[in-house]
Amino acid sequence: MAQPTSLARPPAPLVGDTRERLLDAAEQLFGENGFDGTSMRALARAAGTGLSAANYHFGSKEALLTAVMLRRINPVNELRIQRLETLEAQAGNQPLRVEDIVDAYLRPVFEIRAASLQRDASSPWLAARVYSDPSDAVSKLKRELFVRVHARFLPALQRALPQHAVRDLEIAQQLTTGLLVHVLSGNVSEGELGSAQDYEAILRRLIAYATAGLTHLPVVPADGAEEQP
Amino acid sequence: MAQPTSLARPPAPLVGDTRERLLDAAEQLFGENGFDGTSMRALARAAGTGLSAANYHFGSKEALLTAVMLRRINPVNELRIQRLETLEAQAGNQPLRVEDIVDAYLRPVFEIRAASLQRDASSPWLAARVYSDPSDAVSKLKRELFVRVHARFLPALQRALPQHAVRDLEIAQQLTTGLLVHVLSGNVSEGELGSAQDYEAILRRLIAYATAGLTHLPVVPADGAEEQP
DNA sequence: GTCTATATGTTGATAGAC
DNA sequence: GTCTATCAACATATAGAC
Repeated sequence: MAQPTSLARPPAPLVGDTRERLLDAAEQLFGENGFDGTSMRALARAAGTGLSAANYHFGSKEALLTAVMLRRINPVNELRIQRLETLEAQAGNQPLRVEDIVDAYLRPVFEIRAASLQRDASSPWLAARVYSDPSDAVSKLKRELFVRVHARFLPALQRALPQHAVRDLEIAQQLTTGLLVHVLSGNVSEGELGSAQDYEAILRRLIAYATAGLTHLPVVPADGAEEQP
Repeated sequence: MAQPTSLARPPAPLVGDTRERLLDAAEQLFGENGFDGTSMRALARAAGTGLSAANYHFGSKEALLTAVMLRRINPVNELRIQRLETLEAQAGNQPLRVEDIVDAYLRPVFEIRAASLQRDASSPWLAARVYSDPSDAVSKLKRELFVRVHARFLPALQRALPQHAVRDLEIAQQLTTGLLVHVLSGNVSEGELGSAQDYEAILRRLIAYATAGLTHLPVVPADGAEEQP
């Protein structure tokens, strides 16, 4: 009880280390090879530890995926919503500009990605890979993580584009996510782009493309009959 | 040698049947569960045959994937190019409308998809799943299949949008593919859409979004310095 | 051509020593 | 906490009978 704290807790210091190395390895390998394409053994080896350590810390492969996803996606989503709220505070009662909404949605991913990349910087962003991963373990997780943000951004889009049906805006929003996923999966710019700092180049094109797509939705009659002459 | 042909070839009639059932099963299961997520056993069972039959006809899992991809993608790509050539013939020397180029690129996928779906119609389109599948066997195949079409459509885009750099058009073209992949992977319209015939509803929104994205590229100075005031 | 049986390797997860 | 050793299940692919 009267032990000095410097001696009272020797186990703690080197505990969290391998746990985080496992998360790092999982982020990289799941991102590169997918969930089914990554074995727990390869993952433990990349983290410089044994197979059992991984199962000790996370209990299962699926739980490890959940952990690494949460670690990376939650900050992105919080930053997105924070940006949106800042915009709304500045705008008062006026609708936001579509481009600003798109920016608040897309930019945080690139910023956090750039901040958390000591590595190759060319490896795919895990969350994007997960978004199109068909594995059962993955599809459940996906919606829980992203539905909340979509629900938060949709009203902002509605106010900015009041002439369109909610359903159309929802689809356009999902298409925008498709653009993001495609870029972050590494399917765009096999050329000179892709280095760490100048994500601005691809991001500007991405924002421009998405903004145009959202502001030029096909105008359909407000009622159900879409094909009537 | 003098045998009547009706007796000379009895083995042929029932040959192709299981081979095609295997292709059908592969298309469905690879599409739903990905390449790594589908076992040859599950695939053979879905085709109503044994494991060995699959390996007899295709030699390996990877070769089976290649076969099923080629069967479905080649007709799409041929239709795409045929549509583009028709447009060019009609336009004479004039540049095409961007929307028509986009239509020629996107619509054939939905048409052939609708024509080849006796099944659920809600199962993901294999080629889209493959496009974001990280498996090694898949990434090689991907580029071989799609690079040719992209190379064919890019000049048409250049003539329609001469004020933009080729590199910018190329990126926008890849973004457009991202939209398509996302839709065909089943990530859009979890609502009422998705039935067999009315793909027109989602296709129209897709075309509008992509056309707007392509016609509103950010205008950058023709030289390298993009950020100069 | 298709089957059963099998060879050979890998998987996720666990038990028990330390 | 981390290790080695091991389990049962599953993977791809092949051999040989019919």
